[in-house]
Amino acid sequence: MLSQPARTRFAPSPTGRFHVGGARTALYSFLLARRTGGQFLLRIEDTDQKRYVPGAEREIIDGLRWLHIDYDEGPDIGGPHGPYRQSERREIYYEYAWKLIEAGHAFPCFCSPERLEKVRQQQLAAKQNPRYDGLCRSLDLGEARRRIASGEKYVIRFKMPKEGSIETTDLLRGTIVTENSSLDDSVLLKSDGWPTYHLAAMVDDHLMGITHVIRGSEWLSSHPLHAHILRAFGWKEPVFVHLSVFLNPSGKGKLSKRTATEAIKDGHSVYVTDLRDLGYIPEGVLNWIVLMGWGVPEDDVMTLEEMIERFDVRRLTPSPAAVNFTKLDHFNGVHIRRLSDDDLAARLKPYFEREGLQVDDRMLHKMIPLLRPRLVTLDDCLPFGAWFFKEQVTPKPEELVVKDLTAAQSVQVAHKAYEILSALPSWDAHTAEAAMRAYLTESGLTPSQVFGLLRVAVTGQTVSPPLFESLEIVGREKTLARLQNAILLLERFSESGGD
RNA sequence: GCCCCCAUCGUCUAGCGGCCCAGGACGGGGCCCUCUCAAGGCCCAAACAGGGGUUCGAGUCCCCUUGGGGGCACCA
Repeated sequence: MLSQPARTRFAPSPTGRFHVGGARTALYSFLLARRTGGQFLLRIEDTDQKRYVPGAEREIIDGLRWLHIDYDEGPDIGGPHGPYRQSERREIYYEYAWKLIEAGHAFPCFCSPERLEKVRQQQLAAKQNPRYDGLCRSLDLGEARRRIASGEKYVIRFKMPKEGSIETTDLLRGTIVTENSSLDDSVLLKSDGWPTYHLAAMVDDHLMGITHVIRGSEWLSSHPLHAHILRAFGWKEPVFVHLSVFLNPSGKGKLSKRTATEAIKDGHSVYVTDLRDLGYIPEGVLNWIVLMGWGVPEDDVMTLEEMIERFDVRRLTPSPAAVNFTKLDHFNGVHIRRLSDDDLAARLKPYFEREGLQVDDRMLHKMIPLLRPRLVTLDDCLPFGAWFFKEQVTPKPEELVVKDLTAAQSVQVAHKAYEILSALPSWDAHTAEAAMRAYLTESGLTPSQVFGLLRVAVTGQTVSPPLFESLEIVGREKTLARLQNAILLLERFSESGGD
């Protein structure tokens, strides 16, 4: 029941940062292409020089690469239907705009922005819908050409039929009927010679053989215009799928700039490359994104491969979804736990090195099982594991004091622990724990009392991976040296009146 | 203001007329495990926006209301 191979595209405009909304659109397009054995391509829609942001295209490409949403054709890799940057296809749009004029579906318009604005104000005052008043609609084409030749500024507008209606179909919503009278003579080619989205996207989708257009719901209301353009050209219409917008975490209002800022303060982000830098892994981010707008009956933990196997574009939901960062954390943790030892070790190593630590690979590998269940993001490896690689740690003396004991008594406990550990016949977790537990029974102290002291002494912190496994890995030498140092600190603390 | 879209637990969703006194996941609560923090296991609370129809039967189909969202540019 697999449908024909689909050719899909992700067509962002480089006007800002690459966020999860765009990533989701790209993901679904990618999944549809892969699912059906088709192709997925990237096209940059940079026809608005005023809004162009340098570096934005780079960020999109980096983000897609990082997520493993690989495109078969694109601006940086080329392909048989290039160029894939609309700024490099300018003549094409000009040519097609004039074809429309010659076919009677479009017309040159010489109205100035000032006149247009005046008309708009009048219409508003008269409580009418603002729209083009049609002044240039019936201009003689020969006359128009002369004015253009003389250097007069003009735009090309679509000649929208005055009567009748048009049917458009959205895969998720069904057929929508729109009265032509509610549609405008929209600008196709701007006076600066660049096309608008309406023209450029339709032309490119056709020329590039796109079969399915997956895009944001902000395009739903211009779908009728697009259908008119496509039909005027006599082109086959692709299947259109309009995705809903993302809402703020509260579920109220669409995802805002403000939410984006707050998310960052919170250690989260809606920007893909930020997520990468924050220690999220692509598997987790992908799983999070794919489920906002698509539901699976059960087993919602999936790899990209599994998504491709299960994806069905018809099952996307047309209703808006609120972003939920807690869920992102969950999926990231789940996918980290699914990583192999080698894979996780390789991903963690840079985080330690970035802290200036000398990483012992054998030790790192042994640490992995201890670290893994505790990581939400990759950089969580630092608070749990950095102490393994440090030359020395600096416990807070007051944290070395055993609960319900004095500092002086704590010194005695530390001494005893040192005695036991240094006398161990073999250095492994089981032997060490057994010996220490024997001391527990003999002294009447609790595990948390004694183990707590040891933990702070050796790791320098009150929270760490399981104690004895950690001691085994960090080694006898470091353990005893740090314990010795802790005794010193404790003695000094005790003498200075600390309790 | 006009046009269009959407509507199941707090959130993401399953449900495509009887299998649903509505299933899963996150989050929340409880218990277990336990040397800290996690992870893990078990259990619990939590929804079909409201009102009309259609039908033997409606969360599922239709209409209205309400609520949310999108659009109405020489931006995409």
